[in-house]
Amino acid sequence: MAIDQCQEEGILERLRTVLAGGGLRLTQQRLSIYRALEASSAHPSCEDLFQSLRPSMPSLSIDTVYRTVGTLEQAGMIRKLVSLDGVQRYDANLAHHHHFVCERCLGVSDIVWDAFDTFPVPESLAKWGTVRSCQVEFRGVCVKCEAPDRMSGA
Amino acid sequence: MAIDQCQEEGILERLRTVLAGGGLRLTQQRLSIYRALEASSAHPSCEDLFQSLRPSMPSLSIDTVYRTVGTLEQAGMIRKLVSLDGVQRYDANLAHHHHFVCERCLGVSDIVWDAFDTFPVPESLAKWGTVRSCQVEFRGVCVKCEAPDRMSGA
DNA sequence: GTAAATGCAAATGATTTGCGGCTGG
DNA sequence: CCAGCCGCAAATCATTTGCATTTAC
Repeated sequence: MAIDQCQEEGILERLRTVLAGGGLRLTQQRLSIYRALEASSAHPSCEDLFQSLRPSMPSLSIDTVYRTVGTLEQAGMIRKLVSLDGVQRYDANLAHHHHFVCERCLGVSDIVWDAFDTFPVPESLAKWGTVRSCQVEFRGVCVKCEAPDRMSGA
Repeated sequence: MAIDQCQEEGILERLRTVLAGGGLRLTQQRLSIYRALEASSAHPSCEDLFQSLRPSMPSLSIDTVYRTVGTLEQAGMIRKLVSLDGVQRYDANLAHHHHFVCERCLGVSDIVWDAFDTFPVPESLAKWGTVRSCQVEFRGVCVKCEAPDRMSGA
């Protein structure tokens, strides 16, 4: 409990500081949305966030979720992922990592690959422009989708 | 001219074969849309394709473009790209390659990186599922956007 | 107190779909 | 001929925006 409390205060403090730096206010909605993103590793969409927060915040509206993820993204607190379908997903994990995308369920898992990160980028890239970042995207079928199709309850 | 003619017949033949294999017809619209995708390296969106084909096919409708790229994608003739904004882009270049995405203009360039393609993937991936493909996405600023902002005409 | 944020509802933009007429095989 | 395809228009889905009310600072 003490540890969670510590982390929680860290998040709150960090959010407040970053937001204040941009002249932005720390609201209940922003805190809740950011906490939900921090706690999830499922790269939720706005709709996902809305649905998961609704029980505890009945007055929350979906457009606030959209506005807030935009705000948090511009503030550099979260990152927008590239999308395979037409839905934007977000990630509060800012540490450098790669992605494994399941082509069947479209779920995204974070992958750490240190060996790659020290691999030199091709010099031919220079002619295209200045590289700021570099991320590997693996595609395939995740273990859940791979499992033989049983009755969901079995 | 003879060479273009050859390629052209190759495309036509290949399209016809692939479509026929799926019980699909080779129509003027499908041919034109596929040709436009083959000829472009700019990874056009449906709207881009529609605009570029309209002069030569005034009766073409945008929904046919949407249906056709879906058809071509399922037939395995073209590939859908991941998107940074909310717009889907397509690519007829099926050869394995990577991408350099300009964060300013959102343009996508194809990158060949043989050295990477033989690099072993991390073994920890196995626990997530079966990897089917693997692509590197570089992000940065392209040379065009990097150039000092001059008058566009200068 | 006051500017900024929220909730509501209507607008927008991309993409999809139902349907009657058209057309490739 | 006839199933599949096209163009049209209306529908849908994700996301954005204008505006009056509420709230953090």
